[in-house]
Amino acid sequence: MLDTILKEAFIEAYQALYEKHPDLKHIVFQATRPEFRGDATIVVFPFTKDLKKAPEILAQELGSKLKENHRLVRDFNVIKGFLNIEIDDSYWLGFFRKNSDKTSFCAEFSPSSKRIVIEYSSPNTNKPLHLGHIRNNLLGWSVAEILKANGHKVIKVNLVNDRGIHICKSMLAWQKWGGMTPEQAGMKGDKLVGEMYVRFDKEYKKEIEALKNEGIAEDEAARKAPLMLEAQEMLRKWEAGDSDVRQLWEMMNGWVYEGFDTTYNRLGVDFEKIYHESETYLLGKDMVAQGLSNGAFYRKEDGSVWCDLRDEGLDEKLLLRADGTSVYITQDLGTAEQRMQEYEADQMIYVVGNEQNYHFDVLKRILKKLGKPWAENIEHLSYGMVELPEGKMKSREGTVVDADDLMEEMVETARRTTTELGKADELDPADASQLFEMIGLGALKYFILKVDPKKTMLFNPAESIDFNGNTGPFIQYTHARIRSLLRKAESTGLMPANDIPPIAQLPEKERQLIKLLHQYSYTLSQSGENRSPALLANYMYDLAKEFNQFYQSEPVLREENEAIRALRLKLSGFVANTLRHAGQLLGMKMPDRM
RNA sequence: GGUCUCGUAGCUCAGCUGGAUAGAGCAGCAGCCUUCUAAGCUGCGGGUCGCAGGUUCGAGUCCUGCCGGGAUCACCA
Repeated sequence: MLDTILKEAFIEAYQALYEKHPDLKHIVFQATRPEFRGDATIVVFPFTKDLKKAPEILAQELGSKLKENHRLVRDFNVIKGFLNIEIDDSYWLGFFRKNSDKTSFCAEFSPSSKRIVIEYSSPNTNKPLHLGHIRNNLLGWSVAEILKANGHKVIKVNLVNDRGIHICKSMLAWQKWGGMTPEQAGMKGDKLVGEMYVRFDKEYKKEIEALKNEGIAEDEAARKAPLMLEAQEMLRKWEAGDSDVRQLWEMMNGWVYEGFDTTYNRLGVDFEKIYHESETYLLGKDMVAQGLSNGAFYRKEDGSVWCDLRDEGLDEKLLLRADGTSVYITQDLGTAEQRMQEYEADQMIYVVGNEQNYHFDVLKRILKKLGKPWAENIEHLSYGMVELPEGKMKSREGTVVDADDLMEEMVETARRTTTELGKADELDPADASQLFEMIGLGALKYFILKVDPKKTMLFNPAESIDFNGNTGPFIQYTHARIRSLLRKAESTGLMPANDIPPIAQLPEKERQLIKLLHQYSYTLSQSGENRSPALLANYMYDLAKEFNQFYQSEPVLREENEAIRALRLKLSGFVANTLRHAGQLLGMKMPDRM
């Protein structure tokens, strides 16, 4: 809102001086860089052309006018084409008084509330969750929470890929070589089923080798291997509703869901609704029929159905196989429409890796061809892969970083570090383990979420995730120190009752902090618009860093001037509240002591 | 090969959508705990923003071309 006030003031000054309307797109205020005096800066270069004046003169004139007209503008200075404006303390103090006790904040430019369905996670039931899923889950969950904080109605959904040839492979392997329940095997259900999948692959490869030794070409061997034929037979039986196969399928998927639930719980993510592909994979066929009848699609000689996107620079896309069965995109057409109707969604966000950019491009184009106006409301939140030093994670090469293992490792590191520092000494065991959980997962979440979702990121398992510097625990620690400070203030009766006494002049460090806190709502809206928790994460770091500098150099409880002491205490509380709120949106819990 | 995408300090990342002398953390070195929690704070060193052009008052950011990495172009999902 400061921005809005300044903009209006600027336009007013501009018109008064030059009897012209300034080009709105050039009126952009930015935070003044710390090495200069001022709070907000506008660059006047763009206006020189219109007015044929030197930038320094222009800035000087506009600055004078602004100062003359607005009490808010305390002073100004001009450096080259930059007009630096100092905002009066009364504004900052007003903002401070109004917000310092708030524990909930909303975005600055509260946009009109939308109904947004966001799909994330979308696991396969033949593999346990790994680091890639962690990024997906944290991102999806956090973006959903951020959008809520921006005033939207958000529905979190998950679409589980629970059917298809891959799960049949696990089932077959279990029949042949497994036979144990997760309890008997003493492992999580998703892990057990994952192992069966790997086992299938191993045995299958052996068969291919054997066939090759008989002189059969590799691709043919791959198709003719008995295990593959059996798996395919199983899939046919599944589709036909064979009760034995269905029973086995339900049992094994049940194991997997139990395992997934454990992982989701610890990770702290949740869903309003979980869809299963076994229920949705047939959707979309009607839409294909519809497209056929209105000429959007066409049938080839073998009976398969296609959509021609060549005039849009893409290729032909298969929508139904010759035998009438559907493919991946067929179901996506169907689920999109289903979801659209079910939730009357204004927007549907899909959190899916950037390897599927092409798929979503095609999906939207096909929906448009079908005359679905809501195709525009589909948004692919395309995020980058998590890579290891040696490149992509490959399940076959055993280089995947397992989600459960990683979380456990993080919590264990937190336990060790905290104990070494002697910080757990006074805690009872239950509180202590809760703290380790907070810190370990806080470190992990911050590590993942602080990087721009769009970018590929690197994870080095050899170096454990840091707890010092730009990290989750650093921010948590800052919060804990503030809480401790406030506890002390309470117990010694130093806590100011309500409002703080009047302050003659806002000290510099406090001023800096208030300015940063003022930026929070803007950051919140930016992180929503950009679907980027990273903006919030980086903001939290800046705020914590700024506070630590303040904390280091300025006494709070020891300050003798009552007004200043009250200001500092309230300010500390304000910082803690903001950190806690932002942390919540990233799924990071903030400890009261650590 | 076509399309898309990325390239910033030894390493991991920022850089507010075109603005001032490109910033943090880690790693290295040097300091700060009889004072509100040292998971902290302060300082030092470290850069041809992949390369070359172009657009303009102004480019790490925009456009073009190279070089290098990745993804994708399935009757897999």
